Amino acid sequence: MSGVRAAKKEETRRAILKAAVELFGEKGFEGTSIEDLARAAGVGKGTVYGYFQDKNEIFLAFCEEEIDYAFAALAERSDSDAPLLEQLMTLFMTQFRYVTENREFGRHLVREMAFPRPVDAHKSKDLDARYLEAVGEILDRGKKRGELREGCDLFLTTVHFYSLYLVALSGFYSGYVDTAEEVEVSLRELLRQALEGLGAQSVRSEA
Amino acid sequence: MSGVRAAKKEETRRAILKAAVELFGEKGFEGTSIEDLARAAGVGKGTVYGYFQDKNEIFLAFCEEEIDYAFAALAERSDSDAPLLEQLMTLFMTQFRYVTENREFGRHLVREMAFPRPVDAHKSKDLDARYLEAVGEILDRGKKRGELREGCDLFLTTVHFYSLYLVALSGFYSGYVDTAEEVEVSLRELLRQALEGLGAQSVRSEA
DNA sequence: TCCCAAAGTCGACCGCGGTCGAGATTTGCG
DNA sequence: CGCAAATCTCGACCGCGGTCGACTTTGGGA
Repeated sequence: MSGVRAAKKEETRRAILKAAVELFGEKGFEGTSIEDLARAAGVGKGTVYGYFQDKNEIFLAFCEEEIDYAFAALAERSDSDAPLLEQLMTLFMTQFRYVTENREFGRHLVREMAFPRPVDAHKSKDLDARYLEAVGEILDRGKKRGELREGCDLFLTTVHFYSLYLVALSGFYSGYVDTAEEVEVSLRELLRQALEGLGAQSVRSEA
Repeated sequence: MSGVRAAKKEETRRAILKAAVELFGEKGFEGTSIEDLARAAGVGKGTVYGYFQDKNEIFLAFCEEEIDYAFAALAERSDSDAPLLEQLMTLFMTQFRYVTENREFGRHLVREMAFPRPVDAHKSKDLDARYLEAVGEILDRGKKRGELREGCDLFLTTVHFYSLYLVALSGFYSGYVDTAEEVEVSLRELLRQALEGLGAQSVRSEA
């Protein structure tokens, strides 16, 4: 039976992840040691590394599970008939509130997602993709309703809006804005800028 | 003479920083240990912590020195009469090429600048400020020449363009774009989007 | 000049993330 | 079933960043 070993492997993996959910939530990422996780999962320290390449990979796996909740919360609040800008704000602010619920957790996540180490690039790209996809869907609907310019590269447009979310997070972590409310005000203005354009009127008529 | 001690302190600080410039450049940030720095600077390991709070602070001090070169290189290439978009491209691409010259160095820097730990927030804000200032100056000139909309909040506009630079770096580190040339193409398009606006024409005329 | 409090120096030490090879366990085959 | 090869488990071990308290140096007032 080759299934015995495989089942056990999966079981152990889940045990480690469960320990991660508990301990990361309780003591934070940096406050939780690999040995803590191993002990809680009932395995030896070295065994952990048979399931995850490094601590970051555990974190990202943890995030993938957690982020589901954020998207679930989003599904409740989102209104696919609302104006484009409002839909984006709902998406971004829901994610913002969730991600910054624990400051350290959010910082680590956004660092990994925006500027991953090569080792973690694949995992973090998966997470990135979920965000970009969510933005892309909103833009798709917006485009069909004529809220977006014709002829805009949809991917780059997606990236554009996503970048404004990133910089909002950056402002939060750099101390330019302290509360979710302030972030909301700034982010809305940034999105408005993106939609209306920053160049003088003459520039547009040339296009 | 209280100056003797102060002079020695400054001398030691410089020695550590000099060691950092050499060793970080040679073996990278993570490849250089505090003990390496201490030995190269001719002091004990513990002494280093009398001059810098942690390894990151050494890194940021190192960056402040290094970034001067990047801005110096920029001064040569920049043309304050060129179109706004070209000036921004020159700024961003000069910085991009410099910062990503060593991949790990650039990743660490941009992580610290965009999403700093509270301990390093002040230092990283100094660096941020230099970038924002540089962008702000370009926008100032652009605004005076009528290349920018009237009534735009200048700071938020600065942040907007800066965010597109950040996301370009993010794309590079996430593996969406591999070379400086590809980054240049994408970034230029993003800037163009920002200037012309992403919303449909009707949105603009309402404004 | 002497003396002692204050400031500075140092490396042993701690807990961490990650490695490694010895030993235990499972698997597939005759 | 027997047994060897393949796989998995584990904690001692390494080097790291950072701390700490014992030790040395400095400087100004009596």
